[in-house]
Amino acid sequence: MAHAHSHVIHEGASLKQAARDTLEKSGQQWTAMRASVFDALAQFERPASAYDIAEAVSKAEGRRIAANSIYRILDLFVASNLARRVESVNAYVANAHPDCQHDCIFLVCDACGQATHIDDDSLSGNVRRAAEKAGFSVKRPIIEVHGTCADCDKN
Amino acid sequence: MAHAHSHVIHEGASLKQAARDTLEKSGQQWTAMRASVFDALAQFERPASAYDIAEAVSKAEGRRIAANSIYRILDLFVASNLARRVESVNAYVANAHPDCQHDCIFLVCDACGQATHIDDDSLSGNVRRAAEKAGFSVKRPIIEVHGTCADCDKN
DNA sequence: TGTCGAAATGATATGTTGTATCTTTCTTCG
DNA sequence: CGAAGAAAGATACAACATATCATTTCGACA
Repeated sequence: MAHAHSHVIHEGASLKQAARDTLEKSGQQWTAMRASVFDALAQFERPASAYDIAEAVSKAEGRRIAANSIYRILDLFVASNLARRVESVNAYVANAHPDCQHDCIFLVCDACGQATHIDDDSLSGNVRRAAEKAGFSVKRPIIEVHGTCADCDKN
Repeated sequence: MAHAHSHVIHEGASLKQAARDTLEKSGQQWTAMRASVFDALAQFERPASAYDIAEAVSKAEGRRIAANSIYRILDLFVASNLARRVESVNAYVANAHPDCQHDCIFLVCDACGQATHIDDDSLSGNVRRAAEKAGFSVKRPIIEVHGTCADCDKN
């Protein structure tokens, strides 16, 4: 593992609970709508666009949910570390460990669309330092690598 | 300098000439339209959206140029290394040294919108290696750092 | 428990970014 | 010149994102 501290990778119900805890700890409400959006997001195998999620939530709720509601909630999730935005594909993924903060690196497969996520604080630390060295005050490093994943490479 | 080989940073007419040479060397035509798009792109201080460029070119040409034409040409420029796309802001910048290939790193100021560009092949090399180590076949690393530039920090 | 203020969501419209398709024009080269 | 292919134009539309205002829900507290 590239970083020293331990952390839990949550899944399913555990992930949902971790998300809820994290959100509430930051003083936000865990509403039915937010739960529904989180569920939808977590069920996608690939980064999902706000509109993908709107569709999934609409189906789950049996009524039409408009994009703006989804965006609002996704923005909240990203701000609270429950989700990440993959900039180069305009889409979102659930964060498997909302309880700890990393600059994360996405490996985005151009063939199947999957985005796997690695944390390497030394790598992102180097990026941060290089930027600071150029007189830049870093808020958020974005590292996304496009290519093909091992599975797609085989085929 | 973070990388060992020398290369020229072009500006103005020299940049335009370098762009033209690079494009023609790759078997593409340097047309009036492409020149016009390149001029427009190079004149922006900040990453410019395709629509920004469409507007600038329309003004320069005295007739309406539609977005699709701009996109076509920008795609060609990016493929030929004459321009870069800054993914996290959906915008494009001219490449100051089209004649050599780097994985580049953009420092994007959230206050003024400027994107400065640094090359550090060792950094991007580390990113590439980390991805390959995870069984991923890398085509294109994207490294963009958001924050505030030195100028904006002062104020 | 009722009600008041704040937070969240809904409805609707619109702005921005990006593609698809087909037609017309331009360039190259025999 | 004339044919073939490359480039650009016209048009329509899809996908992504935000703004504004109305309505509902939540939570605190008398």
